[in-house]
Amino acid sequence: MPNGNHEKRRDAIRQLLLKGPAETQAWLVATLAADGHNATQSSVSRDLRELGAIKTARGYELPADNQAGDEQVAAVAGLLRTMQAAGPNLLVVKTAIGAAQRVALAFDRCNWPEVVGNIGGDDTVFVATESSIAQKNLITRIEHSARS
Amino acid sequence: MPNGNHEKRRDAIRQLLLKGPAETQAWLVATLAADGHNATQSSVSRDLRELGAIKTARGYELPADNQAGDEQVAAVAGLLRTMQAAGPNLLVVKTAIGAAQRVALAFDRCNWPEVVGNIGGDDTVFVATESSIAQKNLITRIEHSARS
DNA sequence: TCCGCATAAATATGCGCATAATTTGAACAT
DNA sequence: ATGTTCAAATTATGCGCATATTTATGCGGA
Repeated sequence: MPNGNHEKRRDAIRQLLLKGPAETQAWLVATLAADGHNATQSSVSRDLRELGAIKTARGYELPADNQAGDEQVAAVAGLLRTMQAAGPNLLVVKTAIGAAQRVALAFDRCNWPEVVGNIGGDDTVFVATESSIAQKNLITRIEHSARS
Repeated sequence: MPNGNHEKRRDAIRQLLLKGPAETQAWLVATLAADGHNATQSSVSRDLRELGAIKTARGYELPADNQAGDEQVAAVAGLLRTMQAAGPNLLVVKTAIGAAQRVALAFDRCNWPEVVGNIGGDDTVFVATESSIAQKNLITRIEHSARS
């Protein structure tokens, strides 16, 4: 394919984010270029999603890796089916039949700041978040944790 | 963006697959072109994934979908009590004592596009919808289905 | 016949481009 | 303060291209 710098570039981004938040994607593009990595804003956008980076007031940051949280979610990753926002502060997570309670418990244990609370039915979990932004960040977080 | 044919093209693919399996992606590309839809193999590949199409010995097929539909709701119509919107995207349905789970299951099976997900408690079902409009449509739909 | 192994066919994917969608910000009104 | 509206800035995404990856198809030797 066009370029196999994929992994290296992502590592570079990770390093940068560890030093401090990144204002904008454009800044990342420029800084990466200075380090010899070529990439467009498109790629950076996709990389950030892949890395599970979250946009905060300061800019893009890597979520403090809550080892415990990731493990909890990873443990039930196989039970997850789909996720969809319902309005600005409700996230609906569909799971394998009968697994919703277990998934809800896992989310609880993560102690994620975005989550106000959640309820599990049979194959559906309702997760209440405090705001629209929290909701979006939560989606990113779950996707990332489930893959790790 | 380059092209907004996205949805239409997918519909076209869906239609084709309903008529019969598609040998290869290349065949789909050609057939779509004949129907006036332009797309490369790349796009078709992604569309097929999006549609959930599966590759069988015959080629690509759509997984069989069970359209139970209104029957499900009609079956539990007698258990419904009241319905009320709670905010723009949550519908609260009260049911006969202990019937909520059954009602929630019926809603699930309907596969209504407005419904993001729902959870049944004891005599209450929370139904999450993606928007205020979806919610209103859903109310209409339930009322109609329950009467039929 | 049944394996490897080479090769071709088919499918999937990284990428940048163009552009859509969303968010931010400023100015003004309520 | 809070809401409203528009425009600019920022971010996200559909798409085709080029190419990587995976899967099917010989073909020769055991």
